[in-house]
Amino acid sequence: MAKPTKEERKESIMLGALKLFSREGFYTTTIPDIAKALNMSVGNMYNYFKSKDILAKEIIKYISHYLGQEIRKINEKEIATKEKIHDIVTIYFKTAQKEPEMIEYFLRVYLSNREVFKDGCEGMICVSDFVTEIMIFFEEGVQKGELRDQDFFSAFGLFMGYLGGMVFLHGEKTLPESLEWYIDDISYNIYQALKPHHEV
Amino acid sequence: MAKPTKEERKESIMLGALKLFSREGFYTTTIPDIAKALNMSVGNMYNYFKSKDILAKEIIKYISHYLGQEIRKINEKEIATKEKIHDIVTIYFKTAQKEPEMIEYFLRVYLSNREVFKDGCEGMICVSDFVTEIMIFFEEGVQKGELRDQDFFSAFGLFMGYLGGMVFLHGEKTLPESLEWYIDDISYNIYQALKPHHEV
Amino acid sequence: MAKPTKEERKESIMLGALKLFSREGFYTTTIPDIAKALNMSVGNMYNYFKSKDILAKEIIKYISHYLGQEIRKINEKEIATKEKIHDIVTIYFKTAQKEPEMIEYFLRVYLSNREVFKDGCEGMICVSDFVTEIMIFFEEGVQKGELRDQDFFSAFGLFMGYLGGMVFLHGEKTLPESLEWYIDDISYNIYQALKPHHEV
Amino acid sequence: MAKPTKEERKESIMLGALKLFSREGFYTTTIPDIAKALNMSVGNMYNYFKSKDILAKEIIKYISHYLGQEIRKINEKEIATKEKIHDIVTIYFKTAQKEPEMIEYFLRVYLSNREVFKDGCEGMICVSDFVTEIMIFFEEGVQKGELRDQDFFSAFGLFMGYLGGMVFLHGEKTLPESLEWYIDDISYNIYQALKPHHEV
DNA sequence: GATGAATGAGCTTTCATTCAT
DNA sequence: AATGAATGAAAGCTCATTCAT
Repeated sequence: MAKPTKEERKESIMLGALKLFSREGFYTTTIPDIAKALNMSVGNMYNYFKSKDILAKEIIKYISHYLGQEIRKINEKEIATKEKIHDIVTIYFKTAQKEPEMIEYFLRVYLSNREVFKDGCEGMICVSDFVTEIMIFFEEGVQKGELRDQDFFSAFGLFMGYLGGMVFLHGEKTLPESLEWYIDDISYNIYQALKPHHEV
Repeated sequence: MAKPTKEERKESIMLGALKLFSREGFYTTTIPDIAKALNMSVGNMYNYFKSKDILAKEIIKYISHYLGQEIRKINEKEIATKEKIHDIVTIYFKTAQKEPEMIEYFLRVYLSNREVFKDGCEGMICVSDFVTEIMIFFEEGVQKGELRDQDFFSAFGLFMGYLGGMVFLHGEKTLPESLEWYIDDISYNIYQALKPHHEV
Repeated sequence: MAKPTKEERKESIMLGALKLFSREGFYTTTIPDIAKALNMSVGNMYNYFKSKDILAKEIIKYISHYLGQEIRKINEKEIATKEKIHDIVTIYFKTAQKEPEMIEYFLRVYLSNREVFKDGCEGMICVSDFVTEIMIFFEEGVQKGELRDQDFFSAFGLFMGYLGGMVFLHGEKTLPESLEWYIDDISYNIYQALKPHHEV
Repeated sequence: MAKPTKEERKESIMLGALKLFSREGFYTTTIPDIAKALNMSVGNMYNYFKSKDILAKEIIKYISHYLGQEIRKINEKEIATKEKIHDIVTIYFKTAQKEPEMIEYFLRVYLSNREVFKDGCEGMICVSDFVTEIMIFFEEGVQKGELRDQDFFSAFGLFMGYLGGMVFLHGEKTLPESLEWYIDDISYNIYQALKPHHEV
């Protein structure tokens, strides 16, 4: 087993911290907790990330990059926008079902603890990889005449708010069914809301 | 100036704490912070709320009650469901614009700090006043044939996720326009997603 | 029902506080606890006792007076010293069994919280009523030739330490039998230790 | 100067805390007090003992172990039971005279603050090392025919109550003489109380 | 005498971060 | 790189006591 590089070590720390932050919350997860979960010493953690806040910011960038890649794969497919919506909902829910940490981190850590991400993640720079792909999806859909040409944020808020809301309800164990059960309904609703006028 | 009753004092504490919790976050707001904002001593705070957690739970119930009443007023109006959607979006965004604390608290404190609300807010009991009115809105819309008869959570997630998402973006100062600017677009999108098949 | 005099009110406060102090400990019993148990307000308590410490000192004097009277009754009886020992053990254990508060207070509050009784109870002034009667018991026993003439404290420590130790064990629920079950054994042991040489 | 092991550091904390608890009482001794006496930070204390209560419990076990060892040495001697009584009284009083903290802790902290030791010291498990040796002393004395065969607690209460009572009086500065001055008297009294019938 | 809201010092405990080894 | 003991500021909370009514 080769000795891991510094970059690989950083990634494994991020994944361990991601799990804890998303499950237990940012403030209720301590650095010793993370160190213990990774079988390493507290002091050594600081050789990789200079502070708890910096660790949190690196994690959201990591997630944004990961999810952005997933969306890009869909964007690059030669399928109708309606299908792409279905694919995006599917990938989002499948991720939330199998590895809920990423989506939960996005919702419960990144979106909810402004004070932590204020410095260094101004605007959307820490999630730009992800947002950019969503923008591309919209623009291409409009260009192809398969989506109504509307304000970006009105559409973005619908898409992301809706999916985020469902994952929240799932996390609260409020939903009677699995997330996957809702994929068709929700894809339909989103398409109805975004499609051009007079289309069925 | 008449001496306030104990109940009035509790309410003013909740409003002061609500402001701080929503702006600064639950964990970054301290009891001394709240006490100072209210010009009262730390000890006296505890004569009204036995713990920080209990205070947080009372606040979400208070908000749920307040917003529930607003929705009920709309539910009781003799107007088309399409108009009701517009009214609900309007009241939600106007509230978020004028008194952003309530909505922000809902999103950033209540939804994001599970561990705080776990005991005492099981299921949705702390927000039942609000959720109940939303349920009534859907049921009546379906009954009148003005909404598609679909899974409650698929519809609820759309409505609340969407509105929440927009307020988030607004809070992040990401939106280029005021919240009110989006009311028509968003109401339209929601109605498109929820209306019966073949309707325009 | 006649309005109680100030002195009667003080006594009832002392009895209520005695119960709580002996059961819960001096530091773990709060003034609000006592007030609530007596159905009176915190502020009013301070009209009767100027501080928690003063209340504690008044209580030990009260107990000492009460127990002293019980011993005096025995001292005044026309019976052999051996019988008196039996009577004292009996009254002590019966009191501890029926109203354990007094003895427990003596052991767990008075004897164990020096810092509280330091000022105002120097030497044995707060328990002099009780100690005096025990001294009389010894002196008369020696005078009648029914007890060995030995150092007062050697005898006093035996008597009080022994009885106190048994009540401690009883309070810990360590004793397999009721306190009364031990009366004969213990009276015998004490008499053996204190009786003149060569006596059987 | 070699760096102390973690175990040695724990012991030195226990000894420092023992001194303060026994002199000032459990509730009137604060963690900052202990830390200051040991020249260490408050936070670091908690690296060794997770709470004040746990520290208190470890101390009583430590004392029980120490005193148990002293009694065992006497139990193992080839001398008459009467001599053993004298030795036990001697070791107890010498300990109380030279290092009064241990005995005082036993009496004033352990025995008097039930609520602290309730969880984790049920029955006599935190003092079993000591009590066990006392039991052995009695049993062997009876077996050799040098002690009356009586109820264990009647004998135990005499021994421990008597010695404890004397140390109490000593701690109160009530005794006119040093503890050692009383050794012979008290050993004699105890032997008289425990010896077989008809023996002189 | 009676009330209980108000005070504020002080308690136990936590935890991000540092640093000697 | 790695360790984990050490730091100390700051948190939540308690409670004896006061005082306006």
